[in-house]
Amino acid sequence: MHSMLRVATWNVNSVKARKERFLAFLHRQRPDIVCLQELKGLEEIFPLAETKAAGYHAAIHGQRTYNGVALLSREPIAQVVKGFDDAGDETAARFIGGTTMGVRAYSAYIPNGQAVGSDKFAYKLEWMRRLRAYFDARHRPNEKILLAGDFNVAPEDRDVYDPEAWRGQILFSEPEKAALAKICGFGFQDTFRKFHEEGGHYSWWDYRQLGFPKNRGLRIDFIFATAPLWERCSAASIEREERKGTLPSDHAPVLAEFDG
DNA sequence: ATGGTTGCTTAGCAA
Repeated sequence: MHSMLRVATWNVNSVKARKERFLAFLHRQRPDIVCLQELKGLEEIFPLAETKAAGYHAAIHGQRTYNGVALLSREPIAQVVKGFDDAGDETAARFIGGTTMGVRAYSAYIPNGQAVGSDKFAYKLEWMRRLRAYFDARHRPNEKILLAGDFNVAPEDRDVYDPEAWRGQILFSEPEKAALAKICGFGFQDTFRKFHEEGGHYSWWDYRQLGFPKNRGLRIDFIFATAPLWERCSAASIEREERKGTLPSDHAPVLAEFDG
């Protein structure tokens, strides 16, 4: 691994709609590895020329209208995987991985689930089960692995602006929290919580009902790292500024830094 | 200011 590794994850909610903001973010923050979610388009809508000019290699798993994930890196990306390759449903482009800059990195967009008890909720839990199974089958927790993305689950009360109102609801139900804990049980730790213990830090705010101005948010975007990386994590942040201004994504980017 | 989303695709869905 390199002497310093800066990693970012961001659900951009359409890379086409967010193109200028996203490129400005790349130039301002200069992350080494970037995990993107909700591209909402095929690879042809991704600003490949601009990201290449900014110094990035890219691996894209696109999809028309929905989903879509990408991995960017300052160095070439090897052994790219798209989807779980486990005989389950692969119609949704929600998972991409690659080896770059001395680590194995994955960008994941966990299904939203819509409502507890719905068909989409069952799909979400099954997708999360498959995510854990993927790591059990392909990796060991002593490898340097990053798993970053929009998990659509807030793990604890301190990650929710009004936990009593949200308790049992979608994004904050017990089965979802258990499924996320199971994924982390592989050996992933939350880089943000290494440095920030208190509540009030969120990564997503609903566009509706003045969610952001009222800071009615949830922390559902994470950069998880296995122990060999987590131990070297030296900083983590949520870039709340990116949620401000004209036509932002409903998610803020999350950053983490690792010392080599 | 007594309200109040956005994006994709084109009226309705997803988040």
